[in-house]
Amino acid sequence: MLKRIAIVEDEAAIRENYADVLRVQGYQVQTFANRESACKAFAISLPHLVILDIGLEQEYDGGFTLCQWLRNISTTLPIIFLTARDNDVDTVSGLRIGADDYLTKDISLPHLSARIAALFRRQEALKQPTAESSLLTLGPLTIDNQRMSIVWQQQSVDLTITEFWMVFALAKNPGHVKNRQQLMKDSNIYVDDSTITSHVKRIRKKFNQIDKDFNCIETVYGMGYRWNKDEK
Amino acid sequence: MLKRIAIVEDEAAIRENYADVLRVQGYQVQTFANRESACKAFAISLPHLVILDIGLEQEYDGGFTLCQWLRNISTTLPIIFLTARDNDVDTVSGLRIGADDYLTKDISLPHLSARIAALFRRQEALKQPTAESSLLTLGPLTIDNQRMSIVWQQQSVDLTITEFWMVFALAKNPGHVKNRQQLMKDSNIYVDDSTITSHVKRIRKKFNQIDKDFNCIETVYGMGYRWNKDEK
DNA sequence: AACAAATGTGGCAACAATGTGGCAATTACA
DNA sequence: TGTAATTGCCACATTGTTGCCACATTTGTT
Repeated sequence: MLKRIAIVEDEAAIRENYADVLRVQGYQVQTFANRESACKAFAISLPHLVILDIGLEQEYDGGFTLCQWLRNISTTLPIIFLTARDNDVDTVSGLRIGADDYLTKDISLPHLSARIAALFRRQEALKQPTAESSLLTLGPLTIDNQRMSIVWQQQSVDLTITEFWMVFALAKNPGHVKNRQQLMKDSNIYVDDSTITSHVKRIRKKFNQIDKDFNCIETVYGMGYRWNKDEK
Repeated sequence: MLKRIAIVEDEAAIRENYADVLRVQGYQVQTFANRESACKAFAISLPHLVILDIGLEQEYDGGFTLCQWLRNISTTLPIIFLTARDNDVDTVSGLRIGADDYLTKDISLPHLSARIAALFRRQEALKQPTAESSLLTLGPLTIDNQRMSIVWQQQSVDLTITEFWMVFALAKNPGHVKNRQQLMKDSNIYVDDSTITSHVKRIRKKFNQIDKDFNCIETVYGMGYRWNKDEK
């Protein structure tokens, strides 16, 4: 899938230079000289990544404003600031308002494209459903699919296979209620309802041996069970 | 929730300096001087973010090796390289093998923590979309089918299954009157008319405990009940 | 205003779902 | 082959939910 990158930068020379390089890398690039034209285009369709200059024509902080505006629309859109100013105040405030990266214009082009690739990589990696990635972290809970190991507060919990799958099924969608049928399916067992109760009992017991305040597996009367990440 | 950050850096002074600063920021920090000790700890439980130096004791490229090893385990774990070397080759190869950021040691500490916060922000933002799926929002009311939870004005309402289905049946078609028979059907119960009255009573009571002015469930004399979204 | 019908209220007993301990059957493993 | 671990299930205890009733109150009608 072709990635679209938008560059918002008022100096035409720089803008086109970057655009050309990125096009060669195989990206589809849109360029804008000011906030207004960028906004207009973004309102219709968002790109996959935005590169912003801070100062845009008349607007001294146009890039910041645009960044905030974009963050409002999408919390996930990767935003990179690319600017001549090299001072910490700008960097920190740029990152504060939701930028993902902050680079100065003296960086090399390979460096820039490496950063872009890293951002996309991260984006893709996190897009994978939790089931695929081998590691799932949920507060004090860490589940390693490949090794079938579960860790609670740095301590390994010694679960059996069935118990492991049940915890995994619950933790995969924290907060979502799973009824007994769904839990059976996710754990690859097909048993009596009461058996699910038994498994939950044993799982809780094992977690409680590590942390006596453990109560993340919440019973939802008449509905099933749910992993409650807010409780301790 | 407390975020855990691991720092792998062989120079004790630098290591502890960063660790202290991050601890003040409210992070839980683990420090390691070499690859071996870090690996050992990571095998048990991964932190939420790793800060790596490239050169580690004897190993000139220990950080790179460690980064690759970590990427194998988790594709999503945020990794930041923090190093004295300031050359593009290193930066680019660092990012290539899966680092998320590459910073030189001369950056200011506020800058570092801004970067860390930005990475965590991104992490959280991308985690969201999975959660938002089957939501029904009606002014101050939010119904989440998967979580089987009902929220009124930011506060969760603790309903039983039958009550949940009844609220759902009413809120599904706001303003539309449902008679007792329809409510029974929608809630998968078949009972006396008076029982529906009882359920409505209990539902109103629970909402009233949160908001004493609640009156969205309107009685339509002789007809049934209706969810009135205009009333408060 | 008087009346009947419909709805609201508090409470309680029946019931259903879940928790608990334990045991037998099965499986894994040395 | 014997032993330990795992698993499914049962009987019983405990808890939360539900349906309904008697009675109060409201509503609409004559």
